[in-house]
Amino acid sequence: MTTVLVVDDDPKLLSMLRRTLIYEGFHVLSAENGNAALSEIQANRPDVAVLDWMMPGLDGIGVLERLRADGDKTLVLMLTARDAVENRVEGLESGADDYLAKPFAPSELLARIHALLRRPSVVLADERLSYGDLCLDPLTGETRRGERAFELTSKEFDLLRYLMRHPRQVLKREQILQEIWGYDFNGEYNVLEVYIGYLRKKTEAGDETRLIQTVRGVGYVLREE
Amino acid sequence: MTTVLVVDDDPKLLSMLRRTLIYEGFHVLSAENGNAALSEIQANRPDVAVLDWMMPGLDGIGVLERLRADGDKTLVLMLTARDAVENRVEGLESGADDYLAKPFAPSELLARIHALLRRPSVVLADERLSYGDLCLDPLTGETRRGERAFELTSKEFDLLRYLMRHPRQVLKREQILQEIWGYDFNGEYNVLEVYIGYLRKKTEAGDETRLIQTVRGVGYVLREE
DNA sequence: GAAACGGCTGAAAATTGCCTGAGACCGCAC
DNA sequence: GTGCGGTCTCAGGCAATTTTCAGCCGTTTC
Repeated sequence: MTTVLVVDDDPKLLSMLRRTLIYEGFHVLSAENGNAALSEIQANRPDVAVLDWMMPGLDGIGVLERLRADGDKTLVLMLTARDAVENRVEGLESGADDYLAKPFAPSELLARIHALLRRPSVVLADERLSYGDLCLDPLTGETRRGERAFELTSKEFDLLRYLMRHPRQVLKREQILQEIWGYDFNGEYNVLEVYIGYLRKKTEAGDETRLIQTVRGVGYVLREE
Repeated sequence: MTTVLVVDDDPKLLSMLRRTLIYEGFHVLSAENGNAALSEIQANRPDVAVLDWMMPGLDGIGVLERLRADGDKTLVLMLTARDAVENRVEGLESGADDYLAKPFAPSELLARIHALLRRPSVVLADERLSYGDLCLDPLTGETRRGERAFELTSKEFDLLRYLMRHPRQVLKREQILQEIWGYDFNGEYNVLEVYIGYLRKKTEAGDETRLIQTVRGVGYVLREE
């Protein structure tokens, strides 16, 4: 599912945005200031960040600059109350992917977000995923645990990517089977266990700690123990 | 050099745009109507097309829809005189990469174009490509592996060029077929494998290492192993 | 403590996908 | 027309991936 982070210091606007986005089917994260935004982005890697330009403390532009300075390419949609041309220009030049002047219609925000997600660079949709020292790059197909690179087959890859998109979140067996195998599937064979086994073997081949934990009777989680 | 196509039925505006863009260092093409725009795009493959929304005959949206229907991903910046939210929404939804409401400041247009071009997927048409000791010059058509030059047929050339424009990036079979063969493709035969075979034979004719790796179940990558 | 349950593992079977060689087809130059 | 290079089709063989399955082991339940 597509994850969107909204950042605004106005709680009323923030909750309105959350509702609109959730209603549209996005997975929504939110933050009320720039620093919180940065940590959310690093921790949960949203597909798009909607940033308010003006905020107390670290503002939208500040967040954007920090991101780009780190080489982070998360899509950024900047919200601005000002509409002087110069400011819009400044916003785009500093690396925003789009901007939207307040006030705006919710439908326009949605249209913008969809437009961003349709961009070719986003087809490579998922920027690099990481959890702890585990990294997976959907673009190049490379997977590493720290310095140690390892290879995955495509099913293994799909499965690990799914886990990494939902770190620390307990995923039910049926949910995983549904997502990766597309089965409706009422308790047939144990493909999933087998593949979890394969992934563990590969992700722990250098005696690293276990990252894929089993939650008995429910499913699996990606978490350090 | 980056090529920009501007399309507008108003000659005054058109020439203003041309001047602005040329001054900024772009190579500029222009057209006064939708049909001319389509043929310019097909013939000269500009990096960005700036389309006026409203034009007599085939309008901007029409051009855009035709392009996208053909799978053409040329970046499109739509100009619109209207500023009702619905229209902007419609523009983005129909596949424009960005839009700009008239009247606009020239600097804003430039900022938008630069923002579009900053997207990672944009590769300028005729740059010399190289990966490892493999070189390909799109202008002269020369291909070499280290010191050893070799010849390619045009299909082979297109394919290798495509791979080299996306080094280390896993390219899906459909993506490649789409791009090189233009198949809509409902389960065709194995042209792609055959051509990959040809390329390997030629790129490894002097016992060099393999650069074109297969990613089983997905596609191919250009990568040293 | 035994039985039932749920998950793990190894190995083998089934399936799928890729590579290769051979040759058909087509357009072009002679 | 003939020959040629380029492009594409097709079938067989092979190997990696995916799935199945049986046995084991630790946990929970009674």
